[in-house]
Amino acid sequence: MKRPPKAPSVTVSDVAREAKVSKATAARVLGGYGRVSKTVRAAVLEAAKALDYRPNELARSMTTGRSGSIGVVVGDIENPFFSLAVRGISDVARLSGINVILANSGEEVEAEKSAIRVLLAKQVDGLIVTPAQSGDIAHLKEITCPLALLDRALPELDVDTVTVDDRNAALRATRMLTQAGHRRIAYVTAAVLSGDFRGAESRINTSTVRERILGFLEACREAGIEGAERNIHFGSGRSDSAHAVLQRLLRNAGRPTAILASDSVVALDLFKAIRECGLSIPNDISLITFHDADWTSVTTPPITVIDQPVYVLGKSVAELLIRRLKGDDRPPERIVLPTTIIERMSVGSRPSQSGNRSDS
Amino acid sequence: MKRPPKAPSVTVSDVAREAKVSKATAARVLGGYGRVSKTVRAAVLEAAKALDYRPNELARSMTTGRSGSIGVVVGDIENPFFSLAVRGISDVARLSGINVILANSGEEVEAEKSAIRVLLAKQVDGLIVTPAQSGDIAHLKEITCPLALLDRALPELDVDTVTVDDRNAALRATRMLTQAGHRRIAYVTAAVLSGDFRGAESRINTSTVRERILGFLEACREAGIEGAERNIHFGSGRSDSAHAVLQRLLRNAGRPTAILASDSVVALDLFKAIRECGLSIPNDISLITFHDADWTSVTTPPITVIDQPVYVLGKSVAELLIRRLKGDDRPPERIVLPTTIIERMSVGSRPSQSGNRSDS
DNA sequence: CTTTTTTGTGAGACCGGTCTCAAGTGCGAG
DNA sequence: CTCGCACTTGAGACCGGTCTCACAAAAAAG
Repeated sequence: MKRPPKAPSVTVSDVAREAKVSKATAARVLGGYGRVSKTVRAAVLEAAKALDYRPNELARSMTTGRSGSIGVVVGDIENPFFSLAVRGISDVARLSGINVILANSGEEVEAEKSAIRVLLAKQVDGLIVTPAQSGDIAHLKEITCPLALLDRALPELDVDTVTVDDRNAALRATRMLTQAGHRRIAYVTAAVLSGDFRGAESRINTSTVRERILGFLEACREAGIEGAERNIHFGSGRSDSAHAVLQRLLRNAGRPTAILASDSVVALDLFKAIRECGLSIPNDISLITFHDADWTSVTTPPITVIDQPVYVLGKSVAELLIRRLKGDDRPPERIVLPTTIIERMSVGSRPSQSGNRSDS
Repeated sequence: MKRPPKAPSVTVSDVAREAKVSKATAARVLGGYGRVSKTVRAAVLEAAKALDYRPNELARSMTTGRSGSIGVVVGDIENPFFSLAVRGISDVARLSGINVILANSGEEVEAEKSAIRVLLAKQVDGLIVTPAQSGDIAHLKEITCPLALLDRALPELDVDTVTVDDRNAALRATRMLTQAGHRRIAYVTAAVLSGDFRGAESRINTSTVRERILGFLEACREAGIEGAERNIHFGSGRSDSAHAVLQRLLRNAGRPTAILASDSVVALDLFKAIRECGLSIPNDISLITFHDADWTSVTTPPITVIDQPVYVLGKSVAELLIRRLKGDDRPPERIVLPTTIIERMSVGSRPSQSGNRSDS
């Protein structure tokens, strides 16, 4: 606590004095409410200009109760998925004169909790969250201001939510692989799971991950592939160890002949690992990833992707939230945006040389 | 103005009443200032817990004058360059318990002005800006709170600034091209210029762009290339028309045999255009770009890049700004971070088939 | 055992706006 | 000519904290 530099700002009272009217009157014209005569209005405006008056939004928020900003908690803005979504949010917010306070959770619940606490203390009017874990959401249930969920749904939480049809997308993508003859198909995600996956969907942290896995497994079942659960790989976030794990996966004799990646960051890592292992796409291995990241179209071969309307995702949650802030109180909406698969060149038929079938 | 839903929040007075002490005392323990006896402190804390008291940061900011948040105005968070820098900023900010209010200028001064006005009204403690234009900075000069510049310096503005050694980087990269024998080298940037470039450095909007062009021209001069100014192409932002312009450039008989791109977004567009024109890198054309974006290492061939320490760039400005917020008042610092060139496979020698020299 | 210092607590002003309420003004209707 | 009503304006409370100041009680000093 140093001495507050305290830039002596011009207040309503100052303007009032200058314009020789009461504080209340000056406040009325400056705040744009109530009724004021033309002459007085002009006088106040002139005084304000002369004094270079700037309203203090904080003080305004104090009494009105609305701060004019919303909090946005995402996993990681560095991830192009989130940065694009945030772009969508902030574009919409700006149109409504609302500010965006950004917070990174780093996909950790504790950071998420703390961020939400701070944001709430700052009296944000609303909150957009990408919940890091669906298991630990007590802090979300406690929130009293409008809340909207981005990309990840929470069945227990009946609030405005915008997601994409993850399950169906995974289903179609996986089908594309099975129809090309693949039987050893892996699903690789950065998400972490406490313990191994043994069909315990309930233990999967986020709805997005769960839905995708469900779609993946369904396609495998359709194709008569058994034990597909064993081919789900968690924790492939960006780290050297994760990269090493991927390499081991690829060097294994019974390595998958096709892979579905959960996001573009994981996919890029995979792409590099595949090359490092001397394998070729799509001859040795086929690859499909979620998110039409910019790089996927310029690789050799270009990668087949599940294109999610990311910008619209952000735009939509923001619209939903802001509508709510304006007083709309129809029941919470759950919007599921469609995805499309952009077929490029990364899917080939099952390589014959590694046709040692491990199932069926 | 609907009726304010007015969630009746628990205030210091409520806690005081519950704990049977004065408002002042309750405020002391809740606010963590002044001296209070152990017993009373315990009582207040208990009352606070019982009532589930949450401090109102806004009210606190009112009196203290500091809001605990900083404003960040960037060109476009969607651009991986900015999103990474913002990540750096927000990581540092969080460590100091400071929030980040994000605003997109879309590289337009008017939007930048308006964003700054709003941020200031919200009483941000400090501001980090990536000025869209160095010509129009009156609004920046007026700012009274601590201000720091990110990625773009403003000679007229003596404030904390963190940039990279753009000029030297461009010089070295261009040299790499001239030494490979290239003479028709183009510099392509998304920045816009009012009118054509005729050596009028002063009319270039941002320091970053100017420095790079200066470095580019210097290398050309060293190599005895004349009229290099004519090979500077502005306005190649992401738009269909910009893409068409690039294609025209590449289809031209006297097309450049090497190109230096100012950022990864432009470079990606260029890469696609080059492919669409049936040209090959590096046989027909060499390419170097600023920013080691993720895609540059996975293309065929991988692209030689000027690697900027983007995360550190953000981290550093944030540190500078926060240090200032804490009362440090040594003279403004201008940090210039070094860049390194990552040589990959996109630079080849001048193609012989198109060796119709247009100069020297 | 007094005097001085330290410590704990309460009362109330204050930050910069909003907003309620009452009083003052002017004008048309009766 | 008077009454009523719509329109302006001013006074002051209020939002939820912080902080200054005065005062009482306890501790240290003389």
